[in-house]
Amino acid sequence: MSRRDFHRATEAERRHDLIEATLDCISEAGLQGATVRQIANKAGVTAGLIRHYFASKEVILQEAYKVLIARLTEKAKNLDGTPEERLSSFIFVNLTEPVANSRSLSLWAAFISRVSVDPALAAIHREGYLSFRQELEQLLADFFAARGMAADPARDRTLAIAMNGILDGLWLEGCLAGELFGEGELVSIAFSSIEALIGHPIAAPTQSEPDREYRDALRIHHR
Amino acid sequence: MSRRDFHRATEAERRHDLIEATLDCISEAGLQGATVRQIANKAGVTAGLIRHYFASKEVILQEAYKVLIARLTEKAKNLDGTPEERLSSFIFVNLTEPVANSRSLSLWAAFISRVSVDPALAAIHREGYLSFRQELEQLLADFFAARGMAADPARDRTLAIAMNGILDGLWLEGCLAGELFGEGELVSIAFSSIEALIGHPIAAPTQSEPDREYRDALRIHHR
DNA sequence: CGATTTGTTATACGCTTGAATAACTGCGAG
DNA sequence: CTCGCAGTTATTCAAGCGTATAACAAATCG
Repeated sequence: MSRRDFHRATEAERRHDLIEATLDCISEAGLQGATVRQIANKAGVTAGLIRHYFASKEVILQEAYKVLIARLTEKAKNLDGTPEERLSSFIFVNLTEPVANSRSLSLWAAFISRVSVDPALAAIHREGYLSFRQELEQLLADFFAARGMAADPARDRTLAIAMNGILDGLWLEGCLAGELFGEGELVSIAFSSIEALIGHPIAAPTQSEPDREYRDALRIHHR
Repeated sequence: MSRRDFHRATEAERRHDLIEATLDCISEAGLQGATVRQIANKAGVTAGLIRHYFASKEVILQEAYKVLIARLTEKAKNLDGTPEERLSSFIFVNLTEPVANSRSLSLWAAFISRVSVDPALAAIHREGYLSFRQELEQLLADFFAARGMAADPARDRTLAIAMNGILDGLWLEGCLAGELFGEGELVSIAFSSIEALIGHPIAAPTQSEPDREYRDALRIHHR
């Protein structure tokens, strides 16, 4: 009847581990599987500890949502290069690993399904969404400016909405049924759609050239 | 201490009412709020009755998911008119009431978040998805045929994926943050994006002409 | 109009949940 | 090296969960 061994961690470490364990639980078993006992178990501690770091289970879920949003959007910020390169990378990054995979989607959907129920989650969501779209608007504004076109915030806003929708939708398709698509197929579709939408070609990112096959297929009837 | 009054309903009625109650519970309080007691309460019966019609709570959730999918896709099937009109209506229908609203989204997200956990739900999802996309592929094939273009299944498949992505993404944006967009704005964006994608103009549905303002705005820089 | 079926209610059971609390102990301060 | 505190464990609690089952009564049928 000996007590279990344990080590005392710093607050930052513990909170991080617990949040990470929460995300793992949700992705593996859904929100219903993220019980305080499961989370604690996955983090290698006992259930009571969670309440030592988070006022309630709701709070740890909110913190986990913030972390998820940050993780899904951080890759798309701090892009460098010319405006065209940044726009191109933005598209690519949002449709490939590690942003686009089934784990991301199940986590995202789990939280989204609670956004309309829990006002605290709704606030977190809204902030993340607006920030993402503003980032995109700026990218578009820079892109057009680099092409010598006049500033036009209304145009940029509309295009950002449209492009955000396209990226979200293709991200979703890729996450949900990635095995149905060829390598780079979704990225190619995104480039073709967005090029058509904004009326300018965009060079694909240099780091990894997706099949041009599909883009060519799409272009057959453009001209 | 009198027993509660009740009336005996047909199996079809009861099952319908219980499934409807399930969807209500989920949309109002998330999957966690859809307990057998809450569902029964909303349906005006007692909890035990649920197990009389459904082998388990899992089963009633699966049936509810089937109903939701049918409801989200039925409007997009059985469209009539010319191929162009049907394609146009398809876009419109999927981005306006009753398909696009916040209730639809919270229901959809709740189930999606379990698709990766529950194989039975995954099967239901996959069937609905493939059926939806095939419908769209057929629409596109008819559209191109009506324009005298050669049949090209690969092209139709690729375009269907892209268009499905665009519609999903814009549907999502509209459901999540409908109040951020102007009346008909998302529909206009969808038309512009898809016209650009497939390389042909599509007349908007006759029943309700969305603001052409946004479409014109998008077109400024095309040409 | 009484018998019978079966849809429905009512109640109970075992289990899990989020939370509260008491007991323990690793570890840095002194 | 010891002390004391705060991080951690262990235990408990009430509430709610899905499920099982027996009693009841509304509708049907002869």
